[in-house]
Amino acid sequence: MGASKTHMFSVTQNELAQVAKVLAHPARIAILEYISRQENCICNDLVDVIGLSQPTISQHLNEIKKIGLLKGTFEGKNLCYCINEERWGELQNSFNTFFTNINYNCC
Amino acid sequence: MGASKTHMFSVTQNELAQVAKVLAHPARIAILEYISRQENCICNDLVDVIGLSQPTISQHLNEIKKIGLLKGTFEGKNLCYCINEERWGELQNSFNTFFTNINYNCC
DNA sequence: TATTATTATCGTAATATTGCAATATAATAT
DNA sequence: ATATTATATTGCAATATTACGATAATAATA
Repeated sequence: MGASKTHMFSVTQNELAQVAKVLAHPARIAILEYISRQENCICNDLVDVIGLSQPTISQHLNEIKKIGLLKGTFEGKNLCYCINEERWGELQNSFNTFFTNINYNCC
Repeated sequence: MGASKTHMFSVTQNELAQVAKVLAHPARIAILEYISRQENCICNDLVDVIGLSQPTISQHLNEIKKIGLLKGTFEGKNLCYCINEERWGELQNSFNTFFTNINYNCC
């Protein structure tokens, strides 16, 4: 087929995979790193810094926003994207749990 | 276009994204979880447990192997895939560093 | 209210991923 | 040697992702 058979897997497995998918693009890693370094985020800055077109950046931001990692507020005339600290902590936890729960009792 | 412009990003950013991409499928999450629970891994078991076809499982295993997360040895007549403990720790570290280095000094 | 600047959406093309049937290969057992 | 079992590879179809130009929507300001 081509579509992932998500229904065959648990909610937890699908959620972790979904978050991983958002992190599975260097542009989105770069965007998150850049936002975290700034006091404010202005999309137009991202276009210059990342080096992709404005629509592409906008789409990447949307992917990140979909999993709740960004919250946006208005400041002056520019939309300000910020890291959602609570959600960020949740995801860090999810990944850490996944990595920690793996055993090596094989072979 | 359609292809990711990986050359625009740092090695670290690309590497993290590449690992995330492997984790970005619930089947591969499930496979890793299953292998970690077993003393031995036999691919044919995975086909039953995961519920995807043998070629599909084989391909997923290959993706996981590509980033060094599995090591395979022969045991009896079956190839035994195991978690590469050292590599696993490295990746856990990479993700943890990424999550920890993010600041929330915005907005 | 018009202008300007910024962000979002639409449409489309190129590439990547996912999945499986068919087939090939490798290892073991008889 | 041959049959059996397990895994890998090939080929192909369906779907998803990535990217950008064109355009629309939104908001501040002149």
